[in-house]
Amino acid sequence: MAAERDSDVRAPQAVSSDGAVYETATGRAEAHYYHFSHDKAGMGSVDKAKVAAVVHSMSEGSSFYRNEERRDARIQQQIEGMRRRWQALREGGLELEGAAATARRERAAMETRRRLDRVWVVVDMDMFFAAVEMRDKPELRDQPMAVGGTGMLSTANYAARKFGVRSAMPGFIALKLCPSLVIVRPNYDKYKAAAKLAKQVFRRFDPQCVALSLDEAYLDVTDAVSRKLGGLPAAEMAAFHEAVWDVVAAIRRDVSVATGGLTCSAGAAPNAMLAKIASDMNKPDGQCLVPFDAGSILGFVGALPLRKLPGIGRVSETQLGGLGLRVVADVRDEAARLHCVLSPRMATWLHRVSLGIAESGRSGSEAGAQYRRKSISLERTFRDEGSLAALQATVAKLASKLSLQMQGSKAAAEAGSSGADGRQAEAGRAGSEAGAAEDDGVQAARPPRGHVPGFFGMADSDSDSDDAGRPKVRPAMRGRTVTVKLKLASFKVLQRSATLAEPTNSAEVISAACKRLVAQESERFKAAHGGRPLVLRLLGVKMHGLVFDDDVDEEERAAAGHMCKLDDGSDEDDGADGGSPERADSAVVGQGRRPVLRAVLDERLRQMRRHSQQSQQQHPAKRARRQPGGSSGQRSLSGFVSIS
DNA sequence: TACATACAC
DNA sequence: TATGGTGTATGTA
Repeated sequence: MAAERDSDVRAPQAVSSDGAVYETATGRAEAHYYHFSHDKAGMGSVDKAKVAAVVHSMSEGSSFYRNEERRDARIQQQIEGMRRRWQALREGGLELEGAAATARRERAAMETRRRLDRVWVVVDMDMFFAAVEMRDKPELRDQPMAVGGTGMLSTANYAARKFGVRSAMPGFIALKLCPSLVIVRPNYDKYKAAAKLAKQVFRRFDPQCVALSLDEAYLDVTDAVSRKLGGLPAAEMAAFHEAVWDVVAAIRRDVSVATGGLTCSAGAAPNAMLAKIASDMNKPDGQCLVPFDAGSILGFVGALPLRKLPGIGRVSETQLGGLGLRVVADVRDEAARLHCVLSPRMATWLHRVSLGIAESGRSGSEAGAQYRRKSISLERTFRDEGSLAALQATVAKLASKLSLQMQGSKAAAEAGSSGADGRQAEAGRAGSEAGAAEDDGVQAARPPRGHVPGFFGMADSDSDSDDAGRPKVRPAMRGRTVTVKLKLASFKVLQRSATLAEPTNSAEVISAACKRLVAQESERFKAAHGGRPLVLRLLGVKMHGLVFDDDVDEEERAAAGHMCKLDDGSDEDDGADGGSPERADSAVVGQGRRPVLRAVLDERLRQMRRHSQQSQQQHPAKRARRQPGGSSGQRSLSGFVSIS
């Protein structure tokens, strides 16, 4: 967020009930060369125009830039269509009146589902990778510094952000903006170690906390707050808020102690989406509490620029901006009209989040443990390559590495482990095995080979043990559908896939299937372009339709998957959209497919819950301690928090 | 199922 | 010297 906010822990009252915590000013997305939006923490004093000019001058004329221009043009066209429909809607017209009725019903139904009885905290480490490096090398502390490479930066410290340098910016552009910038290659092992220390703290406040990435975690601290209140119902909201505030402050303090001085920011709210948004409001080293009453929540979310909603990215922000909508309150006011212009799902999703309602439902409890990935992939960027033989060699190598990963920890152990990639973002996946692929030469013009143990560095560089120190068992898996991703020299991306008769994790089988797809595409391209070769800058190999070897009852799982509701039972469809719960969650802006306007986080948690439910259905013995809707024997906070 | 696209980190 | 990698989801055909 824009302002470099005062980093001290503040009194809860700092969050006024009308949501004034939030700082509105944030231009909507402009042309693509403003890519690196400067509304991040620490960017308050940046001369945006100057930064944009530099970025533009570095990009103009490049293949990358031309691709962005094409993309922007397409989006602008979509927006034109939307605007026409938007403006054609007449007050008192039949369509709009009907939509208004829908919106009213929808809102009433949603309010019914607003929950204020759980306390969610989202903790986000401040400039995580950079902070770790600074901790370990104090001489970097006052120096503009970033972690990454000349190709791409993962994160930058605040000294660097003053120059307009930020994460996801190419290093060579960052150096232009800030010639004295020190770029440090990433040390993932160190980051993982630090993340582990932080997680140990989180566990004390929520044994079931979920880490979404190395630097971010979701905690349901309802029980901790209850304990803090000494088991007595808080007579007043103020006392309750204070308890929440103190718990969050304690988490942050303990994280700092445990990690040797790393700071984090946190948000607390009645649901995870709001907590996530709040975690960003007082960065760095700050916290923000969203009051636990509907009125305050409406004020808080209402003032947010749409981009602050998790799930609204650059494209969606631009599209909605094209309709004149800038802040969340705008979409709330235009709920009816939006129902006419957006897909039902998108409209409903936007409406819901504009009310600050999310499925915070369960404690994060059931989320993590049973998580199953849906796909596994590797991709590599390299210098433009037009030789089919060289491309096929890269495909073979990717397929072999992927095969090894799919064979689980045994294969990984045999293959040994190695260092981490240099290019991974400040992330890691939810519950994932944080796939840091080895940084090998991209061009890989080596002949294809079978999986020779020990030849290819294994991807899972670290994490041969979990954070409790136990050896981590990675189940072997097989996949049924193989997909190759091809990024042309022009940056255009193609995807080709084939479904096999049997799930596999064999390097040979995967490799052969991928090569066939690449060869086909190569032919097709030549035929369509007068013999010109297909020139690529990236190749990727992905498998999905995964089955896991440690899934004992595969058929049962499949059967359960069919019958399984997509949400927790308490959260049944409110009838507002007449669809299944998952349909209520996302949608389309514009005519082409667009959407995803989903609170990703909220979605992810739900997704994980769904998995856990599936397996609970087949493994009753594994039932989570905390039952859905339950508070594990603790008192619910609904005794002293009004539920609207 | 195949493909394109958006999004998060 | 030159714009990343992994995973999730959705819409359309």
